[in-house]
Amino acid sequence: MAVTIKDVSKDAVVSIKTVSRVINNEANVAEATKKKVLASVKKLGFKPNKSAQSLRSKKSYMLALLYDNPNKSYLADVQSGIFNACKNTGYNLVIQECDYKSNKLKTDIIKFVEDFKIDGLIVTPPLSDMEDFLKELEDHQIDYSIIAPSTMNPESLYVSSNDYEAAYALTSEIIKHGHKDIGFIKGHPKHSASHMRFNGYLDAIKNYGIKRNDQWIKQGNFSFKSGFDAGVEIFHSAKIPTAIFASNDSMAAGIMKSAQMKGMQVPQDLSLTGFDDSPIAHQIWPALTTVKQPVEKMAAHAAKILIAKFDGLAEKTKSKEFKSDLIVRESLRSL
Amino acid sequence: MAVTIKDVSKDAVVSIKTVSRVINNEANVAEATKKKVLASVKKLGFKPNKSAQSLRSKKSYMLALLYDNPNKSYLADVQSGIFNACKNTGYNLVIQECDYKSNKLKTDIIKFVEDFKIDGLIVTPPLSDMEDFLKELEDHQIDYSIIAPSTMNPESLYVSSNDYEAAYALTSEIIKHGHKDIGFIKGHPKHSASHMRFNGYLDAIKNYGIKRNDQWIKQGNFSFKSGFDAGVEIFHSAKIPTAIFASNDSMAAGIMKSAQMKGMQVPQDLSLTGFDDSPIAHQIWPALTTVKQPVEKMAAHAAKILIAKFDGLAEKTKSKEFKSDLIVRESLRSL
DNA sequence: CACCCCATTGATATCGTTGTCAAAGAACAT
DNA sequence: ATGTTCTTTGACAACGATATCAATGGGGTG
Repeated sequence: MAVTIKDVSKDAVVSIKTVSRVINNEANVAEATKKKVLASVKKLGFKPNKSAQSLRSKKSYMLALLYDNPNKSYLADVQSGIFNACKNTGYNLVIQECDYKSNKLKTDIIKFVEDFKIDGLIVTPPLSDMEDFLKELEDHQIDYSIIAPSTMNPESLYVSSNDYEAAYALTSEIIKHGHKDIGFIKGHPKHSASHMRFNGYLDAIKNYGIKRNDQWIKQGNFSFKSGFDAGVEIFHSAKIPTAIFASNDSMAAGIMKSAQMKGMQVPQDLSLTGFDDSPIAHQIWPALTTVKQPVEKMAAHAAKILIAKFDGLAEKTKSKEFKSDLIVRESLRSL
Repeated sequence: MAVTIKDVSKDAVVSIKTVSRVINNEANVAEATKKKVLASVKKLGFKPNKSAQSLRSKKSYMLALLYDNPNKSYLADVQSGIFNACKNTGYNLVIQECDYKSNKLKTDIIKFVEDFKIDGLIVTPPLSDMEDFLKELEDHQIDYSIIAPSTMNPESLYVSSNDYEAAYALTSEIIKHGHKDIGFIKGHPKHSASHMRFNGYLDAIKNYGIKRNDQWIKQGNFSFKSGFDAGVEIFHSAKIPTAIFASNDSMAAGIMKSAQMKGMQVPQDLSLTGFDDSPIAHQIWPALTTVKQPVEKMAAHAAKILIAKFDGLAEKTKSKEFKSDLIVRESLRSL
């Protein structure tokens, strides 16, 4: 049989309420009492029973990760980060796959949260970009923390990355390698990151006095296939760019495939860059020049600020922007 | 306030115990009573409170997925399958990353299960191959279900795949394309799948009268790098095989990289096959000929048989072997 | 010294289920 | 009619925590 609060109270010769006070770090417990109780807790190896706590306090001690993103490696990293943040906090994670296009999305999620009494949500793109969805959560007083929000509302909890700056830096890097004819494949239009990356690219070429060529700017959706298709289109143009900036690695891989099928060599005939540093970036040859976001750390922070809010430590842990790193690999060559 | 069993009992004019009996499908409830109660349940939208159930019944209604596998796409698929199986069963999933090499593995997991009162575990490779670990679980009366077990103990719950037959079939396919000089990259030695795949390969070439050439048989560990290294070694040999069977797609991608760096074209100079049909298999060019396992379905089944055991429906849902599909793509050419 | 205040502590109710056990009633045998 | 067994039902305790609120006692104030 497991050790209960009652056992501890007997051992420490105090009431169960006092034990409860100690383990919950409530105020107004004499220092001596606290020590005594903690000693008993340690001695007996007491662990509060989650179910009992949940029942009484109406909390589930569960966070849910909401996602609708085909990128498995991204999901795995996010998850991993959250798990690490949850460790030793008493909180657990459940994963909830959604369909951001569904018109039942809002009601489904609300129902899910209420059925399972989920304490808080961690919202990832593209759900994080749906203002009306977030509004609905607020209306239902559901706590949440956003990974990569489209607008950084100081009231809300979020972690963001400097996609704009990173895209600007990457584009500058391409230009510094001597390229002037630089194509761009846009990401999924519903992801705010797509626009940030695109804007970074646009501002960078503008700043270097390069004129935008819309023939080389294609709409993708972050999928390998959309990159492949965009590549096919671009390589049909009269003039072919010397470099292409794809808004993520999968699309870059797609372009590489279409280039190779056309008999073009990367990077000899075409330089190519991606974004995200997903596993594929270094599992193809040549390896992709790309941008690495600290996804795990970001996810961990997203979980931390949410938990901090529950524990009333909101002051200590706040929304934050994370910096990405440029990773230069073989797929980008100097002209 | 949420609807409780008490509200239902009042509405249906029965005792709370009777309501409990109905929602738990217990025997000895008059048909008329049952109907009446179910009507009230529906009318009020009653949902049993998980925490109260857990507290009283000492169950958590949580399954845990144990993994120590760097393959993110595999993990995502497994997860996804389990989630689908959990839907509407009242069970939830928590993920637990482990370190199969740690000597604290056993105690850590036991502690985890007992702390969180996890009802059952779903064990994936390479943990599924650790007999002593599984034995420990049994000693502690922890229920579990294995994905890809090394030995198919009819007493235990498991889902397996026909790796041996699939590897045999794939090798035969390579041979039928006219290849006689076929290299093989072994997978991680701790995964039983590695041996099954290797044996399938060995038996197939033997059956076709091809002699084994150990210069072309390299030990890998399922990682991209190990494939790359194996490729480098093989391409240093006096004679180079015309085809290489890598035990998974990542290693095949690694070999492809090393081949391309040597200036060899796939499949013109070298045919290449993988295993798993992970995303990378069709995100590189040429796309990989590979074997697709129904990972999601397998994982779902693993969860189902575990849940069936809890619900006393063990008879209906049993351990099962799943069939893999051969997927022939451009990386394999006819000589 | 009497008074009040505030920090500390504990007895007991409570959360929403399931488990125990006994009672009531139906069915059947004697 | 009586006893016996079996099915159906309900009253109440129990799970292990937190919440309420009152009791206790030490310290400060007048």
